[in-house]
Amino acid sequence: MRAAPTILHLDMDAFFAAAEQAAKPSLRGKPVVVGGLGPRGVVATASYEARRFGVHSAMPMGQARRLAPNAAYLVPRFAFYRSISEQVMELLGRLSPLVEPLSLDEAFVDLEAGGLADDSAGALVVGERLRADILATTGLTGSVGLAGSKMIAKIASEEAKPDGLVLIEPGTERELLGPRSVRILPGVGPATGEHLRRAGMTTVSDLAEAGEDELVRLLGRAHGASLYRMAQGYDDRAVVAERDAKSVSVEDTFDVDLHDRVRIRTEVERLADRCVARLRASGHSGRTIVLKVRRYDFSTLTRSDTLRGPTDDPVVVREAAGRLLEAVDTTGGVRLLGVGVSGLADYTQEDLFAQAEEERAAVAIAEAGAGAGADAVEAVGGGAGGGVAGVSGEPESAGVVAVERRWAPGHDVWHAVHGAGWVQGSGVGRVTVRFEDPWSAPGRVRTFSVDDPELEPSEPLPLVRGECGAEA
DNA sequence: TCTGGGGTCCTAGGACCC
DNA sequence: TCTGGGGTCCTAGGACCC
Repeated sequence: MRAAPTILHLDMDAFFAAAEQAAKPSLRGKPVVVGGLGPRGVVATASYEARRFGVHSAMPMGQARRLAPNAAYLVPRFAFYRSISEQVMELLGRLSPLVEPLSLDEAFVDLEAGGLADDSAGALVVGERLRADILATTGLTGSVGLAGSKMIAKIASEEAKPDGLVLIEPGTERELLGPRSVRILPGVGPATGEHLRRAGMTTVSDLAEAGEDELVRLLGRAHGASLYRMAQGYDDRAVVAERDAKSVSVEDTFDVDLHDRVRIRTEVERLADRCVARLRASGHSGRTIVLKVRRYDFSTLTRSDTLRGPTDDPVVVREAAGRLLEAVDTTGGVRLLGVGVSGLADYTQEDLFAQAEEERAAVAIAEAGAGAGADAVEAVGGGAGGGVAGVSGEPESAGVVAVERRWAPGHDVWHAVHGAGWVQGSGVGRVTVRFEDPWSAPGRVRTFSVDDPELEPSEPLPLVRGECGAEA
């Protein structure tokens, strides 16, 4: 809690969708939905145009398509978003040594620690300049909240959306929060919200009036106590720059439920390998192996095994996960499998050169595994609506998948004659490409054979002309 | 076309130890 | 011959967040 609004929260506006619109002029001003395109996909981000149709994050993709049939549907391109995120985080780093990223598109900044602002007027100047700098270097808009605590700064940036800034003067928190729904408080989701509603509490002031004892009785020690403080606008959590990872995990949802025990076992082993690759790339080993199984009916269970010491050996993790699987009943089918490692220890090795080599290899394996698709090929949306369809997701071995992966919808390509473009859709031996780049006018669509020698995948182009490489 | 993937934190019960 | 009281580790599940 501070007397001056020197905690800044930045939230990029509809980040994934906005990045795609910036890269693809033909999508600007149009509904764009980024997410899994398979039969079990969900929406990661919807552009503001798509939100007007009722599409929002975490919505099943089928429902989104019903609401916004003419939207462009794209798979996420994380490496591209990460490269933009790095540019943004770099700008934040100029404001303060204390920057706490929450995700690719969100972060807290402690302006006081940066010495750039110690009152409202100063914070306002820094916040507006930051927004201008972000727009100039990335071509994207972000919203800024300024307040005396993390909680209020985050609420402020939410109020500011899209493309705005809101500063909440310290001392006005309680009147701001009081009439609002309990759901604006961090940590109050659907379950807690319903719990509180049944107890007769719907607004933040209801919580403050209920008192700490009542909230603790209702929600448990930690949750109740922290909610009581938040309800009074009291939040003294510090901005923390570096957080140590506590676990690493990978999971796959399958397009159709798996029944065959042998297949299930091989999938678990592949997940174990991918998990270890990520573990090593992050410079860790770990002691506890976790297997996650989601059954046909969406019931989810985890089984774990803690080893005598930390490991980063793929054979050890594979075997541990396999043993855990043996104790799980999979009759009826399995829709998701996951493998995780927790109890992390710093991974040390005498030969640092060899370690660096291994990490490079691990990253290469992980990235190779992350691209191909087990999802069914979809018909190309194309046409007047400009719908984009395709594959997403999970590694699979079939040869057809390599072709699909090469021409995943939304990915950039280069044609020897027509130049830069992106894949609008593919299927039945054809790939449809729209030829445009981030700073061109909307471009034309052409169709090629998937094995056209003049066409090749390429890296994302920078969104702002003159910026060097927007690729990770 | 019902429900992703990667995380964090908390709770509760049992084992084990002093 | 009657149930102490912690502390820590481990497992499993649930809520929440982006």
